[in-house]
Amino acid sequence: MSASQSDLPNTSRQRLEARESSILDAAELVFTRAGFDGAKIATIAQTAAVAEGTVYLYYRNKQDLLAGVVGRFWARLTLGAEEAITPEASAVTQLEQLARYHLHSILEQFEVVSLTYRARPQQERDLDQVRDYVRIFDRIMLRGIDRKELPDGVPISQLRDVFFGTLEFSARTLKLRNQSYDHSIVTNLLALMGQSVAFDEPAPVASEPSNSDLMRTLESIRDQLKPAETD
Amino acid sequence: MSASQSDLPNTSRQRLEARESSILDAAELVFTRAGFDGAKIATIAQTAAVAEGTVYLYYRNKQDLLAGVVGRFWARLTLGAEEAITPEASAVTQLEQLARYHLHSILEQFEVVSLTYRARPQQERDLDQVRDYVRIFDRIMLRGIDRKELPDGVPISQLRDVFFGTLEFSARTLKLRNQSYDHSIVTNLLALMGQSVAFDEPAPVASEPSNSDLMRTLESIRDQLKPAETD
DNA sequence: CCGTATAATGAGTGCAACTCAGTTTAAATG
DNA sequence: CATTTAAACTGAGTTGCACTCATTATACGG
Repeated sequence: MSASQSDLPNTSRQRLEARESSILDAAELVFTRAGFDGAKIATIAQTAAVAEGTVYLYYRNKQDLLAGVVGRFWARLTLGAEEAITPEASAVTQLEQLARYHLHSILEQFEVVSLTYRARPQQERDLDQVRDYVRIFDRIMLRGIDRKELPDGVPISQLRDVFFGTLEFSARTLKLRNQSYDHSIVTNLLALMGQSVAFDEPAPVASEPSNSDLMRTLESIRDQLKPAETD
Repeated sequence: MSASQSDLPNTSRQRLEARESSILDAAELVFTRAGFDGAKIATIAQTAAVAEGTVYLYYRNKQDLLAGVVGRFWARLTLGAEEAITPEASAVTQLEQLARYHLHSILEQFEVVSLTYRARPQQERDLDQVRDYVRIFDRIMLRGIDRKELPDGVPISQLRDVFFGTLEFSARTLKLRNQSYDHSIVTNLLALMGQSVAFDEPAPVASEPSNSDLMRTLESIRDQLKPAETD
């Protein structure tokens, strides 16, 4: 076994990886330009300076190639997000950093994000990368709860849907109107979540006695007051 | 000019419309079964009992046919939503009714909703139907503000993204986990929005005993405690 | 420098969306 | 009713593109 496998750019392993990523680059370019259906494998191969058949040595089919592009995108996003978050900051601050980064990124690379929807039904390998990305949110929340900055007992997965769902729909709205990044979206989202999550009061609506509870209690009082009416 | 154009089912106009909707029915069936890419025009034509070429007399291409299916779906959803909402109820109640209806519907017809994403880039005619649907939310909000039930000055479009974004992502999460409708999602969403939107009123839940009911019970207790003491 | 394995090629194949020349059906006219 | 005219329908044929595979080129060990 040789000592240095990653020094020279002429190892066979490295040549393969270079070819693979050049194909991915070409695919990303053509897919984002023309959309999935509009993109031709021939064009991608030409852009990557390989023969059409070569593409199929690296990816089983067009869908698989798309999965590769999308997976790499979300992996990149995960790295960027971890860099955008201050490790020692409070949970709320970290959430805001993630929200800003997320909204910025998906606006900037809207076409690639849209491609994600085309990848899902077929292969599920690229979903792993999305899961990794989403896990960043969970980590922030769990750390916040652990450090008593956030109240315990709030279902994280539901808040996750609020967080990412709102940001993605907001991004779509902005794109539809040809507007750019709007910080008030992040501010308002955090205010909304903050009310039920980050505030000192650990009383989310879910744990509050409902009117039904009140009614039950009242009825029990009334029944106790009038016990001997019917024997 | 004939007097009755919409009585007999044998007018040429009506035959055309019947054929068109039978093609749409077939397309919806095949698309939801096999997905957009998996669906063959030949299968759709066969299902609708017409020749393949006939499909192209009604729709320019496969994308256009998909737009027809998706557009009709959202139009149906709009009608259903308007039926699900009590016209005289408070704004918060109406929002909850819409949320329940929306979550229920997109869970039940998840495949058709997914098709929506395949339709967007091409034709934008079917987007109109989506816009009509979304407008229901706006109407509720505007009426609420008008009747002073909701505070003025909150950007409606941002709340709309919170509302629909959260519900759609929640639906996806549920589907991913093979879970069914979860009412706590609606409750928590409204609690979240309620904090920043309707803090005057504690959100009344539709099927729960109203404050009037509580009041009646309280009065019955009071009457029992002080039966003979009339001033 | 040869033999073998691995990588790359691109002309060829198959399948499905889309077309159109020909046919059927319905409406209009006298 | 018969006849003309227009509209609706058909399905065999065309086209475009994803995917295959027999052939060729390249790398590498002995």
